[in-house]
Amino acid sequence: MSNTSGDKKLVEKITSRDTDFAQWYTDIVKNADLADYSSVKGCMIIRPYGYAIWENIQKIMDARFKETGHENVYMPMFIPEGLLNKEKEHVEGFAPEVAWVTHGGSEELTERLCVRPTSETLFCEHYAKIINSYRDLPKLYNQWCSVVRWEKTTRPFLRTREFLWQEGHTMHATAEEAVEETLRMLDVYADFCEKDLAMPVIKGPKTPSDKFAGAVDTYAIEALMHDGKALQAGTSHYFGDGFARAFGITYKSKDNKDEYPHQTSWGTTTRLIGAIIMTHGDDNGLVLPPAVAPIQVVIVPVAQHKPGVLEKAHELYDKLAANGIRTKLDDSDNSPGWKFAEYEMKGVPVRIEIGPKDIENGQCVAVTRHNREKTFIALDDMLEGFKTAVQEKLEEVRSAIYEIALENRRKHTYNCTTIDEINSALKEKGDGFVRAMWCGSEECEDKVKELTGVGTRCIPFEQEKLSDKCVCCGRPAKKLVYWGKAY
RNA sequence: CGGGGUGUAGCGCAGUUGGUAGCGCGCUUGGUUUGGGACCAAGAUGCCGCAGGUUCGAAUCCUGUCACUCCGACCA
Repeated sequence: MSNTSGDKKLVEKITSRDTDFAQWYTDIVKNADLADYSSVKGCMIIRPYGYAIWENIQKIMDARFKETGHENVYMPMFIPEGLLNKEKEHVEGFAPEVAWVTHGGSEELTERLCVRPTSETLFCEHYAKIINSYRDLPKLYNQWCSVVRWEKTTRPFLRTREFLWQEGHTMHATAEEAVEETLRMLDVYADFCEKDLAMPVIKGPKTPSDKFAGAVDTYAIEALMHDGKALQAGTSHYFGDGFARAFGITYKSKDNKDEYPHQTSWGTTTRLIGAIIMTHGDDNGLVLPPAVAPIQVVIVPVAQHKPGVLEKAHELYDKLAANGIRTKLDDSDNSPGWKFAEYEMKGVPVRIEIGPKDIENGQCVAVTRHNREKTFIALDDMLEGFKTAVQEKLEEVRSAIYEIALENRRKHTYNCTTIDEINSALKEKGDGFVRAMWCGSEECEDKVKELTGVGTRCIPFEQEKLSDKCVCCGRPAKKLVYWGKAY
C-alpha cells in the first residue's frame, strides 16, 4: 500500500511499542483521550472516551452478575477505625495503604474514618444485622464504586490511588456453596475477558503467600501483556467463616443451631482498561475489542462536499445505528487522512470510507483496525447486505485480536525445569510466563524471584507434570505454577 | 520508599554569558481543499510548577518544596 508516509507520521506521535513499552502505554492513554492527570498524585481524570469503555464493561458485567442472581447495593465510603480492625489479617494487609479522615470541618473526629480500600468490613457489619436464618441465605450482593489505596507508584488505569471497581460480597450457608460461588464468578470474569475483551487468561488459585488479606483461598485470572509482563485481571476469594466469626454473623439452621455462614468476595477494576491497551494496542494506537468500543464503526466521508456523498454517508449511518451498532459519522472539516489516523489512534474496530468513486461503483470501503486491511462492500438498496458485512467485520476483528493475543502468549510461555532454564528463556526470548514445577514452599517462591525476577502468578487449574522436582529446591514437586513479572 | 529524568502558551519543545519570553502543532476568523494527519492569510493565548534567597535586574544562579515520569522494592 502507498501509505508509508502515513505510517511514519503516526509513529512520530506515539513512541513505538517495541522501543519503549512504558512510554508507548502513556502515549496511548493521552493520545486516545482515555485519561488525564489530576492535581492529586495517583488520581486520574477518566475522560469521556475512556469512561465510555468503562461503562460498556460495566453494562456487560452487570448483566452477567444479575443473570447469576446478584443484586446491587451501595455501602458508605468511610469505615470507622474500630470496624476495620475487627479482622486481624485483613487490617494488617490493608493498613499500609489506607487513607484516613481525621477532621470534620475544623473539629477532630473522636474516631478516625478510613476511606474504604475494599468493603468486606462494611458488608459484614450489615450482614450481621440482616442474616438471622438459613432462609436469609444466600445473600448475593455487589457494588459498583470507587476505592482508595495509597499506592506509592502509580500509573493511569494500572495502579491509581483511587480506582473504580465492582466488588461482589456474598454469604452462603455452606462452604461448598461459597466455594462454588467463588469459582462461578471467576468463570464469569474469565469468560468476559476472553469473549468480550478478546483477552486470553489463565485461571487458577494464588499461592498462599499471595492470598488476599483474610482469605482462605484467592483465585485469579492472569493475562499476559504484549511486553511479556503478567497482569492480574480479576480476583475471586473464598473466605470460609473467618469474617463471620470476627463480626458475629450467625444464622439458625434448619435444626435450630447457630451456624456461621461462609463468605466470598470478587472484584474487577478499571485496570481492565489498561489490560485492553497493553493486550491489543499497536504502533498506530489503541485497538478496542468491539464489545466495549464506544465507537464500533466510524464512517469517514471522502470529498464530502461533492453532491450525494454526505447523503449516502448518513444512509449508512442510519442503517447501522438502527441495528444497534455504535456508529459515528465524522463529517467535520478535517481531512480524510486526519480522520483515518484519529480513529485508528482511538482503536475504532471498523472504518467505513465512502466517496464519489464508491458511490459510482455502488460500494463502500471497509477497513479493519488491527490489520488495516481494506475490502469493498457492495451497497444494495436496503443496505441489508452492508449491515451484515459490517457485523461480520466486527466479529472478524474480535476473533483476530484474540488470536494475536493468544499467539503472543504462546510465544512468550516457557516450560522450565531449572533456574538456569528460566534465566536463559527470559534472556533469549524476553519476559513472559514461565511454567515450572513447585514444591509448595514460600522459600522457593522468594528464591526464584530473587534469582530470576519472576514471581508466582497462579497455580493453573489445567495441570501438567513437567518434572517430578521443584524448579528451585529439587524436592518433590506438588504443582505446576505460572510465574512472571507482574504489573 | 530508594535511584534517574522532567516541570516555560492547550500540547510538544527552544531559551547561550542573568537584561524582562520564542518556535512548531493546536485554537479563532475568512478563503481554497478533501481516497493516509491539506494550504494561504489574518488573529488570540504566559503566576517560566510553587516558596524563599542572591542581584539594580532571575525562566536562567542558590536553597527548599511539590508534581509528573521512568527503573527497582510493595501492591487490583
